[in-house]
Amino acid sequence: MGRVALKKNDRGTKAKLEAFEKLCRQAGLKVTPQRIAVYKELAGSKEHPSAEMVYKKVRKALPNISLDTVNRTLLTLDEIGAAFIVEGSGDAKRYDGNVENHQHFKCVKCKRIIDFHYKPFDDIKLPPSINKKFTVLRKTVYLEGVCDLCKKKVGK
Amino acid sequence: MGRVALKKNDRGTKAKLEAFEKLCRQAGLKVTPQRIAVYKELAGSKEHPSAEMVYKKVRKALPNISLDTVNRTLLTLDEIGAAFIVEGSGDAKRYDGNVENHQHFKCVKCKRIIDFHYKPFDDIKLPPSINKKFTVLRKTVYLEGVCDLCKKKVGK
DNA sequence: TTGACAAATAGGAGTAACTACTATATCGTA
DNA sequence: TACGATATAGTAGTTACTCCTATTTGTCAA
Repeated sequence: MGRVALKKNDRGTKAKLEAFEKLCRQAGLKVTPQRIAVYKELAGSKEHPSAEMVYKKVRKALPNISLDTVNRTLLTLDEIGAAFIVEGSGDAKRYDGNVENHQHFKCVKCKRIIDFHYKPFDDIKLPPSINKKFTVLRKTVYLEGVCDLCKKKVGK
Repeated sequence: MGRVALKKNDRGTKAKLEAFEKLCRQAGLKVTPQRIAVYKELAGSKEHPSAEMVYKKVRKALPNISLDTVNRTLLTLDEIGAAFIVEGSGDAKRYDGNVENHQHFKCVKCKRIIDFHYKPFDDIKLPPSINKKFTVLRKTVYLEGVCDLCKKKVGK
């Protein structure tokens, strides 16, 4: 009985961590304790934390980690696909004076927001469970990517 | 020939401004030159400007206007429905360690982001014109509203 | 195993985008 | 037209990064 059985979650976490290390090596990134700690915290959270929130938690394991490292690491995770930034979050508030039905495409390079209108998106139906639990004020199809102007720039 | 015909745009703008003034009065808000200038700038723009961008433009008409007034006014426009804040924009970056297909609901009160998953949203089809012009990296159905916990708080 | 070196980190300074505060000014009405 | 609540300008404070530099540390190759 010297062996302690792993809980289901621990096994899941262990597999995730191994996959993450592999992902880092494939991307040519060093596997540092800071990266592992940040990834572990984020992968084990359901809270869609901000960098500050991750920082606070990770400091329990690595008291000397800097906020800058947490920020950089989170951006790296987004780049290699180990996590991602929640759509739309992270920039200055942007205002729209057009109150008619339309949708937005946001360029991740130049931050331009471009309107488009596709009728089928005007009245998408939500599952009843959502309307039951929450008061939905807005529902929209939101796109992110690279706009025509930025595509040209990269081409040069 | 003493009368100068209004251009189509001018007439549209005039009607919009009148509707805006009415909206302000209905909401019990004073009609100030600052409010009109900010609204006019935003309603005539296709650029989804930030507060800073609106500030720069409005200063041409009202050189003494403060950035704080522009910020407050834009929030007021959002509240009375004369404009709105582009979905998701304006808060700290939020990270998500769950890379599987899912959608987000964001509470406008507590800023909590809640996952939900509705299969029909996983693979929505875009109009070809969008894919032709832009490189779409992400497409998602995004909801905003009041969450179950905040609804309870208001009820008290 | 051990250097060597590019990559990564800690800590701090700098910046952008608000947000709060207070004295003054102004809109709407009585 | 005078009053009072509302709104504004200007400034200080806060939050959330982002940049910089000296130091440290994974990784690879001998």
